[in-house]
Amino acid sequence: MPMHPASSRSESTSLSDAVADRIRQQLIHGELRAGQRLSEAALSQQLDISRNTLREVFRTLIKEGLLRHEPNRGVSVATPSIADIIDIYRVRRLIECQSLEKAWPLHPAHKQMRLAVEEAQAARQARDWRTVGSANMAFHAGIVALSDSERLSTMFAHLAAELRLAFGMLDDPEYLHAPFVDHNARLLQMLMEGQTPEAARELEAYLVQSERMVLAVYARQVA
Amino acid sequence: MPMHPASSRSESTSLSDAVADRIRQQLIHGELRAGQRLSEAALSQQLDISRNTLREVFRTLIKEGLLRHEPNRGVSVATPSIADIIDIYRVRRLIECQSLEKAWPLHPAHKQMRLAVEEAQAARQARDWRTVGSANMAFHAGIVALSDSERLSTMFAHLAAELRLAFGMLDDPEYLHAPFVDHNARLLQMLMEGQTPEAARELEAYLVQSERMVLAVYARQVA
DNA sequence: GCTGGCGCATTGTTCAACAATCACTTGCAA
DNA sequence: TTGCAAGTGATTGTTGAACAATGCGCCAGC
Repeated sequence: MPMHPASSRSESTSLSDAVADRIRQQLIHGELRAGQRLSEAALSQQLDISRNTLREVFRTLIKEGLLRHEPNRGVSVATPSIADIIDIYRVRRLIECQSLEKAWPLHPAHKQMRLAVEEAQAARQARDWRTVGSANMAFHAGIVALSDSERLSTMFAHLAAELRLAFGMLDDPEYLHAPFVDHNARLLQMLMEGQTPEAARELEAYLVQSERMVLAVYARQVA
Repeated sequence: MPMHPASSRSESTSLSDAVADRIRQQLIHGELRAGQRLSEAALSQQLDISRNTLREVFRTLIKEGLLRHEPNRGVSVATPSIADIIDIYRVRRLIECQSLEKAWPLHPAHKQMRLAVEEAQAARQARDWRTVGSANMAFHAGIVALSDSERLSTMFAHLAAELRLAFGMLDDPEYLHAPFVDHNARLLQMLMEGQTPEAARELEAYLVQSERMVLAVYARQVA
């Protein structure tokens, strides 16, 4: 009876994980608005899964910071606050700059970074800002991958998802994403040339600037 | 029937969270052996909760790295590998050293650190090595708290739990914990004097040494 | 207009059931 | 005895329904 039209593959993992992936994508793509209540009964019927399974999914996404849970009042899409943005950027600066500074220039993750740069450049020409944003996040995930730490990488993945949720609350994606494509290219070049301390300092300034832009737009729109 | 000596309250949160806390404590206290299979039916009956609720608890603890899930084969207590130990210490060095180096000497978290030092000293005199270990982790949680990042603090809490699970696989707790009590006191003093860069370097050496000791014992016992 | 209580919808938790998958045992053949 | 195969039992994965508990909104009455 279950007809999963959209998620045709993904039968390898458990159902809860597949649904969690799907909701994650919906959140990142802005198909669910921040703050929106998610009724267990309605969503389980819409997704064609049972309430129990959906609750497992909720628990997963709540732990990742994408959903919010209020006792006896259900779950809703998280609405990252300004404090959250500040915290996320604080962690990003700490993790990414250290990873980049201590990186080995020929680390295999440089391939992922190069790919992300090229994808971002192509998407910028097509003015597809959502893809630019994805590629940008992939680039920074590559920076974290330089540290060879599985735990840091999964933590960064969560941070990136939260941040993209916050971006989804804003319009003006060009202003937010476009300026950083060339920045990424330069960072990659500096890494390949072994100038990692300089790259780390550059990245720090980069992140400070990015945070400032996001906060500015945030304060203007959300407040 | 359930006797929660430590977690007598906990009726404010949901049942799943309370049970998750309880299993976490059991894991840290070594009441569940590493690698042990946890049957859904048996545990749910023993804890007097339903299988569905227990599955939510499992999902929480799996995300924290304390339990392990194999498809169609159920969950078992995680057995941290040497690669996990190395990864955990890599993250600890990155997070803790940066937090300490950039710390403001009069940050309120210094009270938590001082308390932890005193508790560790008292427990060392009583030769209560488990409490020494707990106090040690509380001290390092205080270091992370210096960074004022909620996300870093929760991540460190997970790391600490994983590490204590790994310690539970070892005997010789005195050898593992005793040497670091005075080290902590010195770090705290350096922080209060504002010598944070020196303290950070000292902490790095400290963590390298600690990792080496753990790995040595690990390789001898687990291998 | 305000307050108090009632009904209703939603969540929190449990129970029972069944399909899917894996482990183990039994039986058979070489 | 050893190796292989099929069957059997146990456990997990998922569902559906049920009921208590909690919070929300509405309406009556003052």
